[in-house]
Amino acid sequence: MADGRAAEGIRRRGLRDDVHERLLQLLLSGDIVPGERLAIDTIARQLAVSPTPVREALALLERTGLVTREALKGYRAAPPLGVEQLAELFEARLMLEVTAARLATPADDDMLRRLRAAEDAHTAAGERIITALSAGDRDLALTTDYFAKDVAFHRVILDRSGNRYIEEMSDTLAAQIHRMRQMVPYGVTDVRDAIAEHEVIVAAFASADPDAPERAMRAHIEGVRARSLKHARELAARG
Amino acid sequence: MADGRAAEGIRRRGLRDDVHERLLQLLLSGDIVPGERLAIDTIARQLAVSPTPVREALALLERTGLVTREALKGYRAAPPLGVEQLAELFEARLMLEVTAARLATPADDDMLRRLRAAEDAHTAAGERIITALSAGDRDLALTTDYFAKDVAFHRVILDRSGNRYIEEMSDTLAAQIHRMRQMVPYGVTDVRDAIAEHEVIVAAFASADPDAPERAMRAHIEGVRARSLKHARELAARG
DNA sequence: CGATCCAATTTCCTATAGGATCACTCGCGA
DNA sequence: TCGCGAGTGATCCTATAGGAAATTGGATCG
Repeated sequence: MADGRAAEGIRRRGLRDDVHERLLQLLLSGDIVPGERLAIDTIARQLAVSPTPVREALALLERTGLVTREALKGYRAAPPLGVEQLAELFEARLMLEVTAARLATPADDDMLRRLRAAEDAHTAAGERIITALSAGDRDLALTTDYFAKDVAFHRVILDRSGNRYIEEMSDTLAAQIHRMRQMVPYGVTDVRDAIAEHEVIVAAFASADPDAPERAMRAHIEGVRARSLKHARELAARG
Repeated sequence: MADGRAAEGIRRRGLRDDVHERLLQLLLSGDIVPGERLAIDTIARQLAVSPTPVREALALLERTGLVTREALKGYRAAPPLGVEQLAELFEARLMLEVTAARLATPADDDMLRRLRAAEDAHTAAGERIITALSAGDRDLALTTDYFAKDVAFHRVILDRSGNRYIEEMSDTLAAQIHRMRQMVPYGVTDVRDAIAEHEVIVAAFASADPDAPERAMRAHIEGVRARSLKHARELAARG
């Protein structure tokens, strides 16, 4: 412990962890299409490892709901989310985020600083996307960055909830939310609304009203839900 | 559905599922002590299977938080819950159960019937335990049965929430709750209080007030929390 | 007497192999 | 033309084997 490495920092990894990380990345990036077959030894060959660590990684992913398994038939990437499932997803997220906001109240100076930094980054990414969208091009890199900043903003609050179970549930849901965002389109209005709602949340945490953050978060998630479901229903009606 | 087998029921199982089930049982029954080492090869020999399905089962359990893993060092049964962790656990449970109660409102006749049946079973098991405790003996079988009936009661409501994510989160938490109950003692008062609070919940679902079930559930979980934390703190202070 | 080093055993981790099962195709018969 | 069954290839599932790392025990040196 005398050297520069953190006391408990460097945690060792097995091949299992590498495979898990890689698969997660492929699933969230969309390189693996929903419903796609995930053959164990095919994956093992592609990643140049044996089937055993692949099996373990898939078992982990099965618990998150990102892949499904049928005994003796194999794994598949989870099928796309239906509108009904989408509604349940937002109901659960509403519950988690509102509770986290309440538990994170009152916010100390350090949290306010982090929250404002996350808000600034989110706003900046949002404005870049608005500019691009207004010019008519839909840049995937900008979208990815924007969503990452959005997740980071919410993560600040979740971290401060001080509840490991709520954090863990949120992480699991986050993967599903991410999947949803790849399917449901969004427009300039959505980004503007989100930026405005985030601002209200920050102001609420900065205020002395102990109920304000919870209210602001509820309004935000309900807003996102309403906009997303609207888009999803339009998509379902057209397609 | 006429016979025992459900229409699409008979789902096939691999060895992996059997090992998972068995380990879960050993963990929840307390036959495996918190912190105990879980050697893969040893378990494989004991269950007369190869290490591969054992590894997969342990990977699944790792996600639930019942076992921990350190790369190249192996698995361990999760260490006992601290008082702080207990508080977080109840906070999360409060959130989930209150939300589920709200989503399950209003209750239809079928749900009321199931709820009353579950309540009766819980009350009966509770009275058996009260009789035994009053006579001075602490029967493990009665305790197990009582907790099972309690879980079943709450499950009726969770099932009717109609939200798969909330149900799943509750299942995960349930394992932790079960672990807690093995550590934290309880008395006659706790059982009496729980029976009374369940009765209020059923009455609330039967009433026309749409806010009553949520309120009743909140009161119940907060009651359980207060009683459990009190016991846990006493235990920590003495031991 | 205590700390350190070294060796042996245990255990984890990964790779390879073989039996069982599933999906798909092709040919046969009605 | 359509339904059905056998065969073939691919895949899952489990078992076995060997290398790498960690833990344990004892011996040695300060």
